[in-house]
Amino acid sequence: MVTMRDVAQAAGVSAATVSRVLSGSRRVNPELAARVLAAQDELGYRTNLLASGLRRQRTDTVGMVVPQVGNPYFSALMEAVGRRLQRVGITVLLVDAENDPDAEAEGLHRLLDRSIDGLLAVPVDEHASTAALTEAAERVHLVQLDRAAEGVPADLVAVDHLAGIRSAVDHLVARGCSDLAFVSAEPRDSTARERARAFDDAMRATGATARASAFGSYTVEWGRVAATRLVEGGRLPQAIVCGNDLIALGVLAVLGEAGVDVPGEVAVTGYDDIGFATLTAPALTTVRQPVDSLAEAAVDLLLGDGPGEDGPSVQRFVPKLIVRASTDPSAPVPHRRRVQERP
Amino acid sequence: MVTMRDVAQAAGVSAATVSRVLSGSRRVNPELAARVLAAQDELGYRTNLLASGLRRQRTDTVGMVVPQVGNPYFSALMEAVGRRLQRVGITVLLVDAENDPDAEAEGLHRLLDRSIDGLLAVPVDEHASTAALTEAAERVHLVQLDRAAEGVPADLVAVDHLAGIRSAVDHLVARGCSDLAFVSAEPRDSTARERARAFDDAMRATGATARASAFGSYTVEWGRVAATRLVEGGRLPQAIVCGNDLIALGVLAVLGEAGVDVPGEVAVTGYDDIGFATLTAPALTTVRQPVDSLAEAAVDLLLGDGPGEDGPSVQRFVPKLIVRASTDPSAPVPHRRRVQERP
DNA sequence: CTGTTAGCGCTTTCAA
DNA sequence: TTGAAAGCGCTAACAG
Repeated sequence: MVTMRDVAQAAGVSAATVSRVLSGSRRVNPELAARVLAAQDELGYRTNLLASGLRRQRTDTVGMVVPQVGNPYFSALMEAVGRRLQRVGITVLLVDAENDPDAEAEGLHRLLDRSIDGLLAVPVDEHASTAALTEAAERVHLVQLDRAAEGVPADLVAVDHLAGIRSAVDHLVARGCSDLAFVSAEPRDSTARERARAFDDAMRATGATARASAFGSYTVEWGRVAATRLVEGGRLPQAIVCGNDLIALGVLAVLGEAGVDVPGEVAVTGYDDIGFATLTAPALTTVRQPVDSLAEAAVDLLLGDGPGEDGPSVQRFVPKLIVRASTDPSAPVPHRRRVQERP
Repeated sequence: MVTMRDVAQAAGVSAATVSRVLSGSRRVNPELAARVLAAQDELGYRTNLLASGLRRQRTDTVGMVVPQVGNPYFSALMEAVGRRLQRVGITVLLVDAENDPDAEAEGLHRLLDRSIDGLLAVPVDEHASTAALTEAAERVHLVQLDRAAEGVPADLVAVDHLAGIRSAVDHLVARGCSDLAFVSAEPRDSTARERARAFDDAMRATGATARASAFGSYTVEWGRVAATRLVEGGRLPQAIVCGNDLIALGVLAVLGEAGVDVPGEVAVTGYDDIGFATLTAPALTTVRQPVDSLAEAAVDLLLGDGPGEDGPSVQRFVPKLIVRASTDPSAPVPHRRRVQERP
């Protein structure tokens, strides 16, 4: 391994000078600097970030924990966050919680033990994630993203799901649907709880009738199961409001296989607007989450000073309903040559 | 920050003893050990992995670089690798190359500078990735996964695309298709090149006729564009062989919008078998890549000794054709309650 | 079995 | 402006 001392020796200067040249922390005689850079190039020297981090007590590294890497919504979030942080020279250490609070807790420890400068977390569970995140918040600047865990003293950047679900329901009601079913994930995380609550509120506000809500997980498979039950149950609702797009994809697949006309017999809405939402037949009407805005706000908070005297802040972004054919036969067909949208 | 010395002091022992107890590296008087553990618990001490890594010259951390986090095939690979490494107590640092060799090179440096113990790479470009990966191979144990870059002295774990494409073509020909079109990515990475080559070979071997192959990128959007051209070109081929599933999804969407009957008028095959392949209408016939086997083999190599005297090894897995409705109207409809397959 | 000591590679005082 | 020296927190070698 080539060390800074090697470079110093080759350049005929002290290690301190090499450090100064490479970090730009102080003015150095241009001639010496040139020798240092030449020596570095010659030897192929690279700074050892372990040693540098240990000494500086900063690593220019932040951690990010997401519930599931394979969920396209989270990968979009990861991409958006990664791009933003790369720009300011910060590396992201990614941890997949595998939808399991224990794996999440272990992942958090792995990150913290590596002396990260900050942490972005999308908590798996509103309650089960609290302990590990609270501990994390004590050790490092933490920002919660997309979801919150109960009682964690950290800023939150999230989406206004009340508005999101409401926009979907309003749209459906305006199109004449009055008999709705809600299919979503068990309200173990804050988004699932808020969306469920929002659906109930919207029912009351619009006077529409709701079937008993069906709660499972944010997966295609659950969408399939729930839709199968509805199909086999006989009388279909006029619309199925899904808690996320994966569920909606499963629902659409089953309805398609069963020969149910969408949106003629049943309208379907999703939530997230993942890339695949334009690919179903019919294309999926969905609530688009502002991934870039979320990532930007979260990163800004993370690079900022942290919660002030008046406690953690909460930032909510209002999502936008994207109307497609699954609720509206007259919705524009995705233009064939248009670049695929990726919110 | 609470350090090992604090724990030592609280337990009335030396730092060395604390280190021994926590790492289990040597026998320690049980009574002292108990005091150490109590003190650790009391103070909430956690080992500083920066310091530990610096001293031990090992970090129990490996890096992984993938072309694009958002591509479901790669996220499946990431998940499989992550699960395997977690089991042996190794943390994965993930870097997204954003399909850009420059970003990839920078990401590689970020990883190497963090003293990773090993590196798993899926090279973005067969040639443009060579320099950075060769340099990486000199600094750390490198294993190439899924794709190879030309001339990099590192083991490779990949898929036998000759067999994969051949199985798709044979299936189509057996079903009576003799006029085929190949739609894939520009052969800038090894998989794209090998699949293109395999398609040509298969044409010769089976005597089927091929349209001029259309090369773009491994994206839904390129699938849309290419399919639009075919549709507008007039006489459609009897089958479209796609270089990956994303392309196939785009192709299916356009054919669907154009009212073309699949597989009646045109059969379509994909490659990868991502989760969404079961969700299209019709469901997609595709070549399933053995993600778990790839991950297992790559991790085993990474944890092993590296290339021996006789140069880098190459391990090829034979993928399996999964026949669904996009090539065969009599193919079994995905069972409604079956757990979603994720290769 | 335990403690003392040295040093991983770097940055940052402090003196010159 | 530059260099010498100390030390970030940990572990391995060496004594005892």
